Amino acid sequence: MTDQDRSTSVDGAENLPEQMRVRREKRKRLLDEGVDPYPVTLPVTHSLAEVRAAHPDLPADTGTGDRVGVAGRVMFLRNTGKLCFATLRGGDGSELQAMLSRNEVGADSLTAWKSDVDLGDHVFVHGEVITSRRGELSVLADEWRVAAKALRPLPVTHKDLAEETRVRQRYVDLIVRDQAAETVRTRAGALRSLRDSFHRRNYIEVETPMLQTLQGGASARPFVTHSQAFDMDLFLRIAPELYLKRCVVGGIEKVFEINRNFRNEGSDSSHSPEFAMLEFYEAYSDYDSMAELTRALIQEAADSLFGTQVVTWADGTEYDLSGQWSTLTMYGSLSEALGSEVTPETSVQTLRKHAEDVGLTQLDPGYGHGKLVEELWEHLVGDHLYAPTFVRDFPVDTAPLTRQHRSEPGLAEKWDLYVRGVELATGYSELVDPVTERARLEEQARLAVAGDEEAMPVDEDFLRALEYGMPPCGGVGMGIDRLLMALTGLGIRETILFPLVRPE
RNA sequence: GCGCCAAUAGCUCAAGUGGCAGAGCAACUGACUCUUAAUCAGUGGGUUCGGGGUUCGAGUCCCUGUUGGCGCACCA
Repeated sequence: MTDQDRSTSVDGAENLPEQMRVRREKRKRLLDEGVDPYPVTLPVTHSLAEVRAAHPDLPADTGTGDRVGVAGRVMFLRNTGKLCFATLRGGDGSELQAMLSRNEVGADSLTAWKSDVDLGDHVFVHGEVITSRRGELSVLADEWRVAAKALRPLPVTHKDLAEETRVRQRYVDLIVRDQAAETVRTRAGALRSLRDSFHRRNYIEVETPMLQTLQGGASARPFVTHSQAFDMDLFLRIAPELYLKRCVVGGIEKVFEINRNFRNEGSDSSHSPEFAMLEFYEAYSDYDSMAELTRALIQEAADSLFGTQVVTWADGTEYDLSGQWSTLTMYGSLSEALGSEVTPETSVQTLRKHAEDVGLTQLDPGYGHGKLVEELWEHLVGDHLYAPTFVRDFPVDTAPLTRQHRSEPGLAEKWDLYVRGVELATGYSELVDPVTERARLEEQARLAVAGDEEAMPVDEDFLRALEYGMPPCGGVGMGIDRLLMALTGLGIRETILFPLVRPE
């Protein structure tokens, strides 16, 4: 839209929709009358919520003698001849009624109210706190002023916006749809709960680079950008892992970060190109104790937000996050689903046969043992998991930064946490042997040279860090957006305030 | 990336087989001193997403572009 230029000129507003033209004319009229439609400050003495809290059980048709100055957005107007009502809403979502009586404000002021104030405007009202005859807590105005004139009409408040408008104009969605505002608060509450949980356990929060010189820490295609000053390409990070491990080497042995990752991939109901990630590492922990901690973090978040670990989703479904969660092994559950034993020794040929038998016919011919096992598992088991489930012990060749299983050859000490069939978190006993790690990264680098855009190169500085000695360590990555999905039942684009959309 | 579906008033949505583009809310004018999505009477408001085509006639059919949703593929 380029209509900001027209706002100063009524002439230029001719081709605007009627309702926008009318509001611009009202703004201009106020200015011509010497009234600032956007005053810099107003004598607000109480929030709407504070007024409500101060008078919880006032009987109908009662005065209090309390005089307050309040402000809010006009959500509904009910103007009669000599007595007007407006529902004001404050930034915390609380509402309070304003009453304007001709006896209190005078005929001119009441006429001005009726002609100048539109739905969506912010207004300031000063007066006595009373209840109406119907019992509605109200401020009976002795003075009122426009606090901020809205130039666009509010959408209908009792219907949701179309989905595209909700995402493109979230600011309007937040005004109109309670669920949108509620989701923002739920997300903030979940983040606060996570930080509280970590601080109780003496974790240190850090921030590590978003601009990285090497792609690493996960298998994903990165976004590439360019530094003019350094004259070099940089990657937006796909994961903070390699820096958080450097922290552990340096002695920050209980460390977490909550920040954005960027992956150059498509989006759907559970994927977004930029997404919030929690990663945490703890020295002398392993994937078992990290699974316990992960469960505690999620359950504490549910308790903190809703006072229960049986959460109710937006569609009314109850989802039980309480108690212990079930555990499967990848090979065990896959063998059971196939009705045929699969182990780390099972040949690629046999796995391909299994894949064809279950209808997975267009798998990349370059897939090795581990990737085939994962594909089969996701198809036969993962997609059908509903209750929270830890899936343990992955093929070692799919987890280049993970320690070999302490007793089972060919396996890595890695788990994935599935909630409602979506991968919510992944945990590891971290690989800390620099020599083994170098061999793993060199293999990754070979894949990268061969054209695998998701494989990482050898990060010499990271290997140097490991060579100084990294203590035994457990690590976890958890998608914050997906945690919100698990807690609310919403799609990922509802949990992200401003998801990426193409420009209009 | 491939397939299917959609885009109409400020907002949410209607308009069998091609035949005067409508409703609710919102807006405008008037009435109303206790309303709660106030009520009553009246009025205005449209590049039917953009471009091209078929037709006497296109919101509707065809081609094309843009944007979005869903499914599949990839990823967490």
